[in-house]
Amino acid sequence: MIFKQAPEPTIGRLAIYLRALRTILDSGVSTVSSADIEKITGINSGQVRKDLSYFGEFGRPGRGYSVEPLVNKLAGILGLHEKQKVMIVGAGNLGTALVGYTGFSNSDFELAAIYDNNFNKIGRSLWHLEILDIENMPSINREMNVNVGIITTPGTAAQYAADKMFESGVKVIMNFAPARINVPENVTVRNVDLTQELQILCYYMPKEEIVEIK
Amino acid sequence: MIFKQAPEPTIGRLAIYLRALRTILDSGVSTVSSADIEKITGINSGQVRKDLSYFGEFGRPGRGYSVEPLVNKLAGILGLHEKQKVMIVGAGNLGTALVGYTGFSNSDFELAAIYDNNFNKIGRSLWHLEILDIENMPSINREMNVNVGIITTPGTAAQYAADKMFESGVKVIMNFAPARINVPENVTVRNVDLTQELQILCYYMPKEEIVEIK
DNA sequence: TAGATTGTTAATCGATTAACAATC
DNA sequence: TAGATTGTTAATCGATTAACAATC
Repeated sequence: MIFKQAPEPTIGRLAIYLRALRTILDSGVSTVSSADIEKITGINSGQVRKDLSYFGEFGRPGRGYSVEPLVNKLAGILGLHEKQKVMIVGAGNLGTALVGYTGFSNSDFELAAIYDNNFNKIGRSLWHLEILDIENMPSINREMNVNVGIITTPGTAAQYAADKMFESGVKVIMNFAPARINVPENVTVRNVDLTQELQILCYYMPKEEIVEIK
Repeated sequence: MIFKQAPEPTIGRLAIYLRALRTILDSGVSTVSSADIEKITGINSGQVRKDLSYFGEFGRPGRGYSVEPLVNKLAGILGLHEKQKVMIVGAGNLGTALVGYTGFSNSDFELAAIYDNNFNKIGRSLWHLEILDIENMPSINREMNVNVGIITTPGTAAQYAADKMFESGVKVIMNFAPARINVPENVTVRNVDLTQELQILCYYMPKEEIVEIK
């Protein structure tokens, strides 16, 4: 059977459902309805059903969804059935932080390597990892087979970091550098631009300050 | 004159235009067309004009836009005319990194304070800042007047951190903790969920590996 | 004036929400 | 069977793109 391709916002919500359902699973509940999922995530129950329908029929009318099979289905759809190995390029402040960031060393991801181009950093150890030479990435990754990359270099170095990643077989990239990256057809990049996020927030800051008169 | 409220994606693009135009300004070019902006940002020239039109008429038909006035207009719209002070709550790995992150200490933002609730951390210094006690935030911020907050606590502490921020007069919040936050009417929150971003990326990773036969 | 480029309207596209027949 | 809840279709909503009259 062929399904219409799911829109990107749907994929984002799938990740949200997965987190919620894993919590539910841990709490021992075995069945949920789309209305229950709405209660936890705030996402409209119709939207929940619609999102799931892009990938199959996982529920039973009148009953709802069995939690454990649904968790497995969602993990499978997102490609998280096996723990994904991750590499970081750029051992600056942000890169260093992400190595220690527990949010990434959770069940789905495992930080496998960190690279830099600075000879003062290469060879040093960072937590449990040694900082590797970016020039050796292609040969090292022939063994390691990391598919997920994170770029935390300055903007000027981002394209070079990305090129090395393509050369090494990395398939998807999360880019923290404030620079657009040109990518081949078969590679996906997501830009996370923290400065831009802050700027957007500032727009929503109420501009008029009501001066209180005592 | 009243303008129709701009959609959220427009605000995000405004930030992109601003960055591009600042670069252009530095390079000494004084006029740009929407087609020029498309060339740099990849955003459709019609879209550029439409986005700007939510806020006024900044260009001249046949000529284009004067760069410097447009930069100032955009900065003004986003609320960036003055440098915005920022506080971080949560002096863990991510919080520590962001203190040193040069992306934030650029022209638009200034990191003014970092808070934690852990007595082993409070009083220690982090780069140029001293880690402050979250309990003292409301009184400290009466002097400091920070309006922009970043939450880098564990998920369980996020709501408490947010509550302290509301109490202290913070108006907009960027939340890195994997937890939804309940906010009063007049406060805006943006969630940045790095794990979710990675999960979305994994979905776009080609699943079938073509085995090469020698 | 002729050429260029704006601001805006109308057409298109896509995503969300509402509603309901099917079914457990 | 009656009540609950799915999967899906149709209606709505909103954002993007195309096109062009206005104008520098």
